[in-house]
Amino acid sequence: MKDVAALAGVGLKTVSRVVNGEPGVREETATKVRAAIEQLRFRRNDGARLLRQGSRTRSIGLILEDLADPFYALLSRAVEDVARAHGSLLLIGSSAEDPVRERELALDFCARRVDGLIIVPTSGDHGYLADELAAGTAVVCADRPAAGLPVDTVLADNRSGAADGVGHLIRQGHRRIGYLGDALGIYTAIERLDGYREAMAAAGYGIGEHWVAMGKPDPLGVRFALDRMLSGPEPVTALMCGNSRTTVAVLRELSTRPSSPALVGFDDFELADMLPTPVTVVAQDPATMGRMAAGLLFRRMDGEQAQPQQLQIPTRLIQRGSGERSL
Amino acid sequence: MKDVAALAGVGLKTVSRVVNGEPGVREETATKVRAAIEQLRFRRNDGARLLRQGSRTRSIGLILEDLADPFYALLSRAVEDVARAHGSLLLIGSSAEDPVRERELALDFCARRVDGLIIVPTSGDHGYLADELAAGTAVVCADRPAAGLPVDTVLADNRSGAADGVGHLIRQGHRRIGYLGDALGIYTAIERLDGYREAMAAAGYGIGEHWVAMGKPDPLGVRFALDRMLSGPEPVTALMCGNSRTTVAVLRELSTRPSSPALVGFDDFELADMLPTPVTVVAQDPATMGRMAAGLLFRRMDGEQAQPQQLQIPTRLIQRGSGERSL
DNA sequence: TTGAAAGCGCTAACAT
DNA sequence: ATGTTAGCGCTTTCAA
Repeated sequence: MKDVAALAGVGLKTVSRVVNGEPGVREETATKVRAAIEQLRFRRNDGARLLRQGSRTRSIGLILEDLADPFYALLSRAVEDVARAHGSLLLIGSSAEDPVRERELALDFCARRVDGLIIVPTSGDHGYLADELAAGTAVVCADRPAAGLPVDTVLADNRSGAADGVGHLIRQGHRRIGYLGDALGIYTAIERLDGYREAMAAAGYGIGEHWVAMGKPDPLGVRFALDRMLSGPEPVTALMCGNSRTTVAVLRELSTRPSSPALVGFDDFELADMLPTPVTVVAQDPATMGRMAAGLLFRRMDGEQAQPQQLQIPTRLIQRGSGERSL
Repeated sequence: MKDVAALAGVGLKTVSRVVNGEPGVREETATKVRAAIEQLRFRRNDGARLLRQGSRTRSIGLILEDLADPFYALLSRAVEDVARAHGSLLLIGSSAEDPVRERELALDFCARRVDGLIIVPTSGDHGYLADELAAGTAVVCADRPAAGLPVDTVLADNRSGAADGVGHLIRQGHRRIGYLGDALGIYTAIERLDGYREAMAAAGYGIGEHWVAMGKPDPLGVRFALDRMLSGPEPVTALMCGNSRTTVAVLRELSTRPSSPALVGFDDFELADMLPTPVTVVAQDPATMGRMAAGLLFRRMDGEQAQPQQLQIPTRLIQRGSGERSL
């Protein structure tokens, strides 16, 4: 900028005025300055600008489990759109469900002075964010709450969604219903499992010893779980799956077996309607989740001071066939 | 930092030393400083640090078509992993295939002084990047080249991949093969169409008047295209689809019809193997593409001066059934 | 309409 | 081992 000023034969501030479209520059002078800018290929350094202005950096950070997961990819895109509408850039990072990694990312983002942070919290402790919050960084949680951190949070209606799915199976006449969910320790896994239990209890049905299997959705684990659930004197006649990856793993395993229990999955996925037996699901809405989380974040950044709120997004049962196989 | 220095009763530079773990501070002094840091909840402002150091900002930008698209989501994750390994943060933005938006994003990123930029170029002009290149920002293109911009580029082997798929159909005995691809103007759409033409020509087969349909993969367009291809005196007996979204749209439309032509899709997609007729595809590898693009980018950022290179990632034909229906 | 000086928060280069 | 000064590239303040 100094060079531009020198070349144009004007003061530093005049260049600044031209660059920022501020008034108070004669058109003639402005033209000279623009020529110099062109010639020197000058680009304003926004880092320096932000530093001096001491204002917002017009950037937000998003930390989620895995950017490549379709659910989070959709959520990210919604966040991006809102950020864009507010003139903010988006920094993004995948925690891979690792609290250490999440923390590193969050602190890195804060060191860069993002104006706000949207986090899909891992199961670790989030005390470290309290300082950042106090320092004025807006924080919003999406998909899961951060234990003990008083921030706006957007969740799906996990518990009643799962209960809905299970209730649906019960209405088809099923009494012995198995549940396959994600690793315990993940908030949504626990909530949905609770929903399953509630629905079974509400119907007055007991839960067999081997009917619940929680864990990362790997093929082998799913196979063993199904072995146990589908054998013995009282095999399950229906399955509720706690997330779409598990649903797919279960479908793959079932496709190698003769038996075909009824099945409802939590979380919709692409082509669920095109499979040999179209899959009934309790659908979430990742785009809405992202949009709402970002909306809350920007409200906070705009100075909203109200008590942190917790928003729940309803789930929706989509009947496609796999859940309507009666006994 | 000034406050920390005052509270600890030391000089500014001493605080800086402690914060950055530089040697030359007595443990006793360091302890005092750390106490002050704790008390004041001091966090170094990386923006100021970067400005002063004049060095890299340890951040890169990624601009793609749509973050929510599974292909780009996988690519993004791979880029993120490489960036992480190099200690860089990732700024991300979706161009939505709009050259204006792409340009805005790119220039915003450059104004923030990202060290490098990975772009999935839209069809617009990319001259504006020449200045940034000259200014020292590393640029790499992924998935498509940027016309007239001399930068490293990573592409799938679109043409021979499509030719492979078509050749496969030909080997099954098909002579009348239709092609449905993305909107012309998109680089990959043209390349793959050319591959189809080459394969047909190589076999000595002509291409019927209505056998090629290019456009956004919307259900209506696909329906009309299939109407034309599958009717008349010489209906096609096989289809090649130019991208996974088109493939899915075609499958949906075909599921409402009695006829079932053989089908090969370009680009793999989840559950392709689980559909009633598992789908044969020419698979790309988005993760490898992202990894390679990021690898090239960091090599450039490390000072690599060689001529821009163009890398091609081979595609892979995966036979699953839909492409093996012989006549 | 214009520009000189001060300073954003930090670090490099020198002091001491 | 520690502190002082200057300055990264910009904007703010205030004076001309």
